[in-house]
Amino acid sequence: MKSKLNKELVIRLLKYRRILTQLKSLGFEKVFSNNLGDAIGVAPALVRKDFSLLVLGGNKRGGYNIDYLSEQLNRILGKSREQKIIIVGMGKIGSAVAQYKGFHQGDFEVAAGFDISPESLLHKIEVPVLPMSQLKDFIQTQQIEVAILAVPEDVATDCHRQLKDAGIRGILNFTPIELKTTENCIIHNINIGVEIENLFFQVVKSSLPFDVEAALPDLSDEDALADAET
Amino acid sequence: MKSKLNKELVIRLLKYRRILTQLKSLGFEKVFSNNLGDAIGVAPALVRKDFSLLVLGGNKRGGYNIDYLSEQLNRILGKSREQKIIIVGMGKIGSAVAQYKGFHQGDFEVAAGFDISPESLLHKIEVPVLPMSQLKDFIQTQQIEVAILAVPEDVATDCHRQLKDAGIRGILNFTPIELKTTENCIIHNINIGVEIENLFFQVVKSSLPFDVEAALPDLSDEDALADAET
DNA sequence: TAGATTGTTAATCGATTAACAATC
DNA sequence: TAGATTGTTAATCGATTAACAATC
Repeated sequence: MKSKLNKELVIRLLKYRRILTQLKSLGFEKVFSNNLGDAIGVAPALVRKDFSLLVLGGNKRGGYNIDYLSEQLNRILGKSREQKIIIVGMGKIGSAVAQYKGFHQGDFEVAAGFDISPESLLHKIEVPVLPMSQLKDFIQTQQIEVAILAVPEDVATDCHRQLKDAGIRGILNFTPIELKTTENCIIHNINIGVEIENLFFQVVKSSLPFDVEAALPDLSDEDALADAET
Repeated sequence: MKSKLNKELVIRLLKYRRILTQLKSLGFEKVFSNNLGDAIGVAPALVRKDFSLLVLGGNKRGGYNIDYLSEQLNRILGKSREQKIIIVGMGKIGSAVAQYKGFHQGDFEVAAGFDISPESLLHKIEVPVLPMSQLKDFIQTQQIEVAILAVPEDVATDCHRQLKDAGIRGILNFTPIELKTTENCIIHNINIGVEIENLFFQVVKSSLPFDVEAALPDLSDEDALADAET
């Protein structure tokens, strides 16, 4: 069964929703496909296609109604408030995420953080931090489904296993170990190190006076080669 | 000019390199396409295709030579060590990234952090933190090309402008504002809030006893409808 | 040799975009 | 009406995969 709601589409929908919320708070009532396209960095045709696919109609002259779009997106995406998450590994990244203010209108609540030695944490943290020994029990009694994994690399796979054993259904993985989605547990990997390396590469490539790819075989020469051979 | 090194390919190459480094440190000499595919979560055919595209050959029986692959990937990707970055906004996220240990073998050095009020930062930070007033001067004298943006949402666009004015060529943007790549400045956006919302959606979708998409028009019914109309 | 793995082709699959008729 | 924007089609573009001949 192929899903109509593929990952990229869902991300666009989530971004539309955020923009719409902001526009609404500014007092706007209508929005055009090119506005939304600009805001999230896609072509206006794709915005219209997305809404058309979900049967969210606009006006041929007046654009889309913001309230209507918001409601419908909430219906499709679910109002994700009251969702609880836990954070495993309350080091720098973990405690930063614990206090991240960018969550959409406080839709999420960090139920607890877990750490191997909660009492030794230096910085003050606004959520309860529990020892790893209480992880499984907490997940099951509080019915936690989603976790953020931010432990050191060397214990990543072990913590991954513990989370799966406890019945966690989704993990946002900040460790450099690439975890894999299984039938019972969805993994999204965010590898900050790779992201920075990638950005560096793109910058160097774009600012060099010569072509980085010159050292690679140039497929565009193939016609010339073929010509030369005749 | 279409580039052969598209973004997804570069990310795969960076991941191959990381895995190879680890394998080498474990004493391995050879690696097969299915090993690498497993490690980074892609099909073995894609691994072979990638190397074939870059003219990195293996042995029909013995797989790929790890040392050779490493060298060649370093040639193509560049040894990115000795690259300096700055971090703008030394709040939770910024200071977490400043001390992130996951960087590939210490390839990157955080030259400085910048904050609107460096003296008021609570947590101890291992890199010098300077006031925003010194941002432009520092970037230009130290020839910084890449910055990480981790300021509050409401000053994101202003900081973006300051970084561009100072000549920054690439920004890893952790704010929820979607910045756009321009000719002179490459932007990579990481929106942690959207990532969490997305993960939640995928989890809810997968664990519901009914089909989330049932409320959406079902294209697979079209044949049935067409049949019914005849 | 037999077996295993690469290298490559062709097919598939899907996402995006350009373009324009429809229509408000 | 004139003008602007949606809704949709068809084309394009590109990435991935299956499959298998080549060959070590």
